[in-house]
Amino acid sequence: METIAGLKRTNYCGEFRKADIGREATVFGWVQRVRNLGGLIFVDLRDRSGLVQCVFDESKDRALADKAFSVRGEYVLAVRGQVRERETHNPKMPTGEVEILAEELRILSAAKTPPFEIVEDSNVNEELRLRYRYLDLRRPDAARNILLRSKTYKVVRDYFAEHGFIEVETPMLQKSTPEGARDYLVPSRVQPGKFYALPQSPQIYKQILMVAGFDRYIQIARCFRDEDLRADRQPDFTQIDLEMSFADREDVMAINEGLLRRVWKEVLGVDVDIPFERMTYAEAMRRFGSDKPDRRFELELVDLSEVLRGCGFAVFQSALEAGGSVRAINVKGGFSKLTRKELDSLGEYVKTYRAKGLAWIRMGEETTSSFGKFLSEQQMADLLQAVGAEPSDVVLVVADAKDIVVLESLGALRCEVARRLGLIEKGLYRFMWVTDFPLLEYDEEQGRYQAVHHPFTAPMDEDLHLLDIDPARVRAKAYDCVLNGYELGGGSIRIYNTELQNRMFQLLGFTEEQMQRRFGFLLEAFQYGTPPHGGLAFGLDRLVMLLAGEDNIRNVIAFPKVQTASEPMSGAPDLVDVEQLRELSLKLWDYERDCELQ
RNA sequence: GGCCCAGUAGUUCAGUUGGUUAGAACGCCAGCCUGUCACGCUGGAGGUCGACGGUUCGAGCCCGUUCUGGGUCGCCA
Repeated sequence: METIAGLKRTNYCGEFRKADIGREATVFGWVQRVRNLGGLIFVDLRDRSGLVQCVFDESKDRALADKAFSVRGEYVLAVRGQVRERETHNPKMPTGEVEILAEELRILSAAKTPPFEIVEDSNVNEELRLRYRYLDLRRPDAARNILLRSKTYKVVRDYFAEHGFIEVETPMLQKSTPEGARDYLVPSRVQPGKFYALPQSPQIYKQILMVAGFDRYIQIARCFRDEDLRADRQPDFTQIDLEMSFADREDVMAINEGLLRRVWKEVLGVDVDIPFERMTYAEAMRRFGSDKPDRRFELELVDLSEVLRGCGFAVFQSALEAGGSVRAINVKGGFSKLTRKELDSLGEYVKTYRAKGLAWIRMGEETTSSFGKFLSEQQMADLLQAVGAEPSDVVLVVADAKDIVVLESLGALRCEVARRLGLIEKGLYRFMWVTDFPLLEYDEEQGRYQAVHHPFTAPMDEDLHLLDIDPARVRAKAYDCVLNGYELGGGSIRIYNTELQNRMFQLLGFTEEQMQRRFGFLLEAFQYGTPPHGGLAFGLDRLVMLLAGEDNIRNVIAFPKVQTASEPMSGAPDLVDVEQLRELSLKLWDYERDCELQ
């Protein structure tokens, strides 16, 4: 193999244009393709910028052409030569008007034939691509997402720096606080039997930075949650985390609207209108059956409970008598697409959201319905009026003894119908804030209240009196930023008063001792002068996913994990030597057996 | 933990009701070719049909288990 000694890159491959004709050029790159015409050899050389064609002419230099002929796909080459105009231009390539007539060729590295072709828009199995992620990332569309992500980091840092935010790194090795998601634990060697946890978020540290007086903090923070994966969820992910002192909800929302506007402008060239739409949690649930409504299409939920009270259909009747609800969406013009077969399939779909089934009305020449015969003419007429049904519409109805089941299943159905019917316009970005979340929710299993957001979220002032009477009705100074049905980020104004914080912990069922052991350092810090503060964290991966137009977070992460939380290229997680365990004072239940199985 | 989907040359796929030697395209290898750019032409190599077990005279195809991957419910303060 040869070296680059004496060679200096003059250009990236994709940069050459007509103006470069006549120049001496040196390029480094990977072999995209070799076309040997017999005596004339074309080599397309690729680097992160694109492709350039290099020509080797046997009649000019036989030895050089022979060397070029020995080159294979993905070899790494250095080529020095003269830029000249092509005899025939290739309008499909940015560099298609020029080529490099090679005078020198160095083979810097040979390459095995890759397990899949390195081409744009490849539809190769993702498992294989992730195993050879370094090859996958040579593909322009894969690389583009990583570059987009890099650009996003820069815009975010620039924006916050301009607005007086201070970037601070908080520890990766933290104390475990088993509220919320499962922690990834890290054993301490120096203190046998003790463990750190990787951060689920820098929450407590950033609040303490407010006590420390930094006033405006930002961090692009790696976070870890040991929970099951999804298309938009990785166990190891990145947040844009920020906190502001002397700020209320409006201040936090405004600064972040500005951020997103800037990001969308600089990264995509898209203008985003601010302020974003605001909606309370209660309204979002009622109208869209979701706390993260996709506002790119309508299909709002309609409450039919009053219209159908006392109707003859046992399914609706029993749901209403049990304190539940009957709600519907009217799919305008859905008649031709929502066939009986399709409705059966949607019925199965809502069952995954715990709904018992799906009732429907198809407004054809003759109206047919899965439940019409149980209703009086008047009731049916009232129902159709309530949902605003017209000919060619299809009305989808869910009833359940639990209102939340009706809301969530219809909310999911609403999105599914929009996808199936193609109601979602591409390139549309509908941002919104969902506010006034409940502070607490009752956990049946544990028999106690849990924080919806986290235990440091402040209750709304006007609901403070309900804390003792009816905790479930207390609303929080919390807000989520939602884009196209995805939760882009969330935050809250925090409790900054020790008494109120103590009261929250009590409501959450912590004993004084537990409180002190887990959060004592925060409560102590609060006693030394705490500014009112609040903040927010965006899921950066999800944000970049939406910027990139991807529907999968893995496509914007350089080395993502798969559903079993393993990383296919390196094979992590993996067994470790028993020596390593001994050093950490750890003993596994079945270590010897596990080794044998391996 | 539950449910759904997928797994056949290196890759993407086809493979009829269970029936002879499992095919195609691209890629790969060799030869020819001086203006190609998805070069072209000729020839060639390449398969544990994810794995294990079962049914059967006979399994890529049917059944069971399992592995891997994807989607999702639960979970994600």
